[in-house]
This record gives sequence, structure tokens and C-alpha cells, in this order.
Amino acid sequence: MAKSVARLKDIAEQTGFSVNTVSLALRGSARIPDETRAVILQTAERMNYLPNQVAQSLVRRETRSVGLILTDLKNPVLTAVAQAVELELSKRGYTTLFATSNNILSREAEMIETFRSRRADGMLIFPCSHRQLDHIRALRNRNYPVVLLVGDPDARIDAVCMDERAGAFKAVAHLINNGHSNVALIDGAALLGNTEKQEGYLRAHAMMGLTPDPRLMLDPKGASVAAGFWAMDELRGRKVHFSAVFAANDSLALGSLRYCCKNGLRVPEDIAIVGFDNIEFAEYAVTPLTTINYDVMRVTKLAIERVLELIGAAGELPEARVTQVEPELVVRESSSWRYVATG
Amino acid sequence: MAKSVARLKDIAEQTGFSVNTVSLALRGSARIPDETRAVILQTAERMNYLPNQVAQSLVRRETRSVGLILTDLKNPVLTAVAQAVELELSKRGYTTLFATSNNILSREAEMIETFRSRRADGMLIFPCSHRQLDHIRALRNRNYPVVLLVGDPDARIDAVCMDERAGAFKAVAHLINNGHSNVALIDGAALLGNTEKQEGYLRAHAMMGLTPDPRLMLDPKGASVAAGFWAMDELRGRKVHFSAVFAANDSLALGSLRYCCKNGLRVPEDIAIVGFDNIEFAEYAVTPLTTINYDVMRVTKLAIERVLELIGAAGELPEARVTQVEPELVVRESSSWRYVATG
DNA sequence: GCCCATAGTATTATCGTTAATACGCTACAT
DNA sequence: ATGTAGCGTATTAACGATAATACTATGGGC
Repeated sequence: MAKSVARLKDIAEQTGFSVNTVSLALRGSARIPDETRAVILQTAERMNYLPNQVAQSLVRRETRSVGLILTDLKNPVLTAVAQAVELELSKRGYTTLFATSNNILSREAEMIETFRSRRADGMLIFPCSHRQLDHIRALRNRNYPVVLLVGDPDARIDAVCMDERAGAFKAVAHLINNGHSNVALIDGAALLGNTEKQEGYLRAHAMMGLTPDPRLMLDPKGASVAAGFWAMDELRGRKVHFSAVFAANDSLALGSLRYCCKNGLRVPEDIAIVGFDNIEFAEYAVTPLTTINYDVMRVTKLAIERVLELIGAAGELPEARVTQVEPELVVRESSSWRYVATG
Repeated sequence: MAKSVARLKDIAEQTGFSVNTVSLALRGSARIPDETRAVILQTAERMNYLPNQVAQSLVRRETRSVGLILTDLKNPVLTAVAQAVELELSKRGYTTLFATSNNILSREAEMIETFRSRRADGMLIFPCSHRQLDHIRALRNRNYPVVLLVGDPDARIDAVCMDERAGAFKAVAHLINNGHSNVALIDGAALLGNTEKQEGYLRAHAMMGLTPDPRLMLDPKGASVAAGFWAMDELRGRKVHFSAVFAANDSLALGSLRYCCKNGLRVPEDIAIVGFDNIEFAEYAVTPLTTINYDVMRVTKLAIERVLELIGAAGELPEARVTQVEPELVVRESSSWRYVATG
């Protein structure tokens, strides 16, 4: 905290009015005559006074701050979420307390406790695991406003999120419809309990009466471009035929694409690739990437409205609601050489 | 703020001890016998007590929070900075207050005031403009601990940062040394007053006795891949010969690369490209990108140490110091077809 | 001239915590 | 027995603001 900043008391001493009069004047009370207010305002200005929000928070019993806990910022989509959250919150006079869990459950729990201790009015959480949510549910049960950014309709916790299952379904169905009956899956999230994309992948197969070879489902051990590159190499080593790849995010997909490039595999002729998230680099890749897109800004706004609604709720929190936004498939060259021919 | 949370007073009433005894017991004072402490600890646990940091901050006159203001999070390097800052601060028991200025000076000033009002113990700022720093200097002059993440040795404000001028110099000197005497510059930062990279570009030319054609210096009007694509098109339209491009960040460079790809220009044979920042996508591009790399984690750690040092300083702040970390050139195929031949 | 409404300002309590100090009791030395 | 050291706990006053209430002039009505 900056050393020696002006307080109401200092302004009071300077002007000769009481602390309360100064407080009322600065807050624009009608009980203070214009002349008095002018003197006080001017003195406050001169002394560079800014209300101490710590003291205000104590007496008002609200901090006007919201905690944001993400897994990490390596994924450009989470980055976009972070920025959108901060923007929307600050528009509404709230400050963002920020933390990352690095996919470590204990760290997630720790950051939640930190924010609770700081009396954040509410929290937005992108949980490490979409299944282990007991610590978050406990929070909600104690009437703390929490909104998850990935949702499980059965979790009994509010959530506003993109429907990953539907997105994965669309991606894989698109590949199967384009004649690919052997689609590989590059996705490591299932190990953390986040099986939505895998479920979409399986459901798309089931719908078409196909059963994917389990050897085509690979954990890339990371979410980076390098991991995608490695995963592709590993898949090829398994000697199981596949003509298409669905990667759980665009970084992985771009890594796969790079692998193909380097190893003389044509995309999409030899291997079709579909990513997820529609990051900017996807569109400008050697072979523009087919991917799953959703409106980050819209989801974020809804999430913020939800958390502010919970914060505003008097007494008991309302019943938890899960809002899932349907993502859309963006078809580009990497999945459709017909598209190459015509486009 | 969550409704009705346990306070020291509640524990005091439950156990029959006074508030102060409870406070001392929870903080592990030696004056409290083990038996008393055990009772209090157990009751606190049962009531799910967590100290109210708002009240603590008020009485301790420090919030153990640091404000982080970035321009935006679209640049993966700033993202990495944000994550590293949060990690390092939380290791040291500090919370990160986060905001973005979107390169709008008034918003930057506003967020600074917000954090000051919240009594953040210090701030780390990536300013929109490296020249208009009066509002930040004023803060420092009032003894507020601030550390900039881009530095001007003459600004009389502490800074820990990468030496952008030196980085740009290395990039352009590398191109010139490889036989490119007409190097284009794609960089829009100079309009905001951030001329470091441009200066490096000019200095590299001057050093070699060259004067760049001003028509080869282009403002891409943005920092995205799309902007880089557009800039390349614009440059070619100017009908001034150039055989190499230095782009102010890797997104711009990847956009340029994509343009070349699409328009039959070979990289590096027809056009050499050098980027800046060494984001992961640079390495895995069609033509791996030569770029400027620096150790984000190291710079971040130094910056945090500096701000905590300022926070810890009793009385007047010490003289401002600017620490610049030298970045390094990472040569890949995009700038050197000799490298292609051998590598 | 007196009462009362009202405008303008001050007083006091409060938020949840910490810090300094005070108090009461036991035990011990003298 | 008596002063005193020390231990365990309580009391009180901050921190910087807000909110409810309490004063104190002043002016108007009769």
C-alpha cells in the first residue's frame, strides 16, 4: 500500500468540517450545500484523495470483485475468456482477481480459498476436472456465488459454457460424412475426467454404426503444438490405418498438420484434420484448418450476468442452471479437398 | 461477498473465549496454551472460518495484492507474462489484480486509479505508450511502487524488460548480413510512441551504411495474423523492391508468411521473414520462423522481485532503476536458405 | 417572544480484524 | 505474609470508511 495517502480525516482537518460531512459531500449528498461541497471537493482534489476501497468493502460488506480461476493461459481460447471477463467486469465496476490452477486440483482449491478469504463477491471457474467438483459444490452450498465455465448438467452448480460434446460430435460427424471411417482422436483430457470431446467422438461413430479402433484414441500428453506433432508420429507408429484426425484443440491440430507437412503426407488428401477452438492461427495455416468455433464474448457475457445475478440474489441462491451454447463447425481446406477444388 | 460467514466473534461466542484470544490462538501465539488453542482451532474448522482479508488489510495497512495492467492478451507473449506474474506472486502470498488497457491511455489511467483505490501494494504495468508516462511517474513520485514491463532508461520509473531495440537490431542486422539490402519493416507501434523496434531497424541499417526506403516501413494497423497478411499485400502494392521483412511480432510474421505461400513467393528464397517473440506457432509454421526470443520467466521474476523490493522499502522509494534483458536471435529456415540446405 | 420545522453539521456506532495494554490469578521467593 | 513475576485472558483503541441519529442554529408562523 502506498505510504501516507489522504484520508477523509485529512480532508476534514484541512477544511474544518467533520469526517462525516466530507464523506457526504464527496458522495454527492443533497444535505450538503454547494458552497461546502465545492470547498471539500477542491481540497480532496488537491490532496489527491481516492476513497479507500478496503474500508468501503468492510462496511458495505461487498468488495465488488470477482475471482477468475483458469487452468492456464497457454490455450488462446482461455486467454480470450480472461480478457473478455476482465473487460465485462470492469464495465460493471468490478475488479478481476486472477489465478491459474495449472490443472492441479489442490492449487485450484487453494486459489478458491484465497479468493474466499479476500471476500470476492463471486467466482468464475474453469475447473481442472469436470468431474471432481465437490469442493466447488460445497462452496455453492454455503451460498457462495460460483459459475463454472465448463458445464455438467448434473453437477448442481451454475455453469455457462460451450457444449464441447456437441462440438466434438459435429467435427467427427463431418469427417465420417466425408467418407472417413477411420478417424483418430488426439485428446488427453479424458484422463483428467473431462470426457466431453471423447463422448462426442464416440457418439458420432455410434450414430453412423461405427466402432472406432481404441488404438486410434491417443493421449498427446499436453496441449501444445509440439504435443500434436508427437501424437501424430505416435499414431503412425501404431500401424493402424486412419485417414482423418480430430484434435481436441487447434494447437494439437497445427502440430499434426506440421507433422504431415514434414513427412510428405498431403492434407486433406492423405489425412484430413479437424481442430477445435478456431484460434486465429488455424485460418492462416499452410492448409487452413477446419475447426469448431464459438462466440467467446457471448458466453462470457452470459457467465458474468449469471454470476452477478447470483451475487445480487438475496438470501438463498436460486436453483443451479447450466447454459450450454452450441458451437459451430467451420469447414476449411484441411478436412475437405472438395472444398479445395471449388474454393 | 458470501452471505453470513463465520467471524472471530462467532468462534468467541461458541467457545466462550474473547475475540482476541481466538485471534491469537488462530495466529499461533505462544501466549495461548495448547488446550485452549485446540478447542478454538477445532471450532474454527467446524465453522469453516477463514480470516476476512479485507479487515486484515485495513488494520495491517497492506493488501498483499499487486495490480497487473497489460495492453491486451492477444499477444501470446503478454499472455505468458500474465501467467508467470500470477504464478510468482501467488508463490509469495500475493494476489493478482488484473486489467487490460486495450492500448487506450485513458483506460490505463482509469485502471491505475482503480488499483490505487483498492490499495494494491504495488503495480506492474505494460504501458500503452512508452513515451506518455506522466501519470505513472506521478504515481511513483507519490511513493507508489510501480514497475514497468517495457523500459525507457530516461523515464525515471523502475522497469524490468526485454531490450526491444537490441532485439530488433539483431533481427535486422542478421537479414542485412545475409545479403538483404532492402528489408521491409512491419510495425505499427511507432504511432503509439513505441519506437524501439523501429530504432533498432534504423540503427542496423546505419551500422551497415544503408538508408532504408521509407516506403518499406509500414503500419499494419493491428498486431494480428490478418494484419500481417494485409501488410504484405500492401507492401507489394508499393512497387518498391524488397527481399526481406522484419515483422514486429510473430503473428504479423505468420500473416506475411501465409501471404507469400498463397501468392507463390518462396520463403526464404524470394522473401526472407523474421518475426519477434518466438511464440510456439513460429517454430511449427510451414517455414519455421526466425525470430527473437527472450526468457519471459526470468524477466517476470526480476520484475516481481523489484516491485516487492519497492513495496518493502521503508520511507522514500529508492532511485529508479531500469533493467534490460538482452534477447537472442533464433535462426530458422524463414531467413536463411543456407540453413534449409544444411538443416 | 416563543415554538417548531428545517437545514447544516457533528456524534456515535459499526464493519472484522490486529495490537497494545490491562487485569486477575497462581506460584514462588523472601 | 507479602511483594512480584508470569501466565492466561480480556479490554480498549485503532484501521478508514458509512449510516443512523443527534445536535445547533436559523427562520417563519402566530
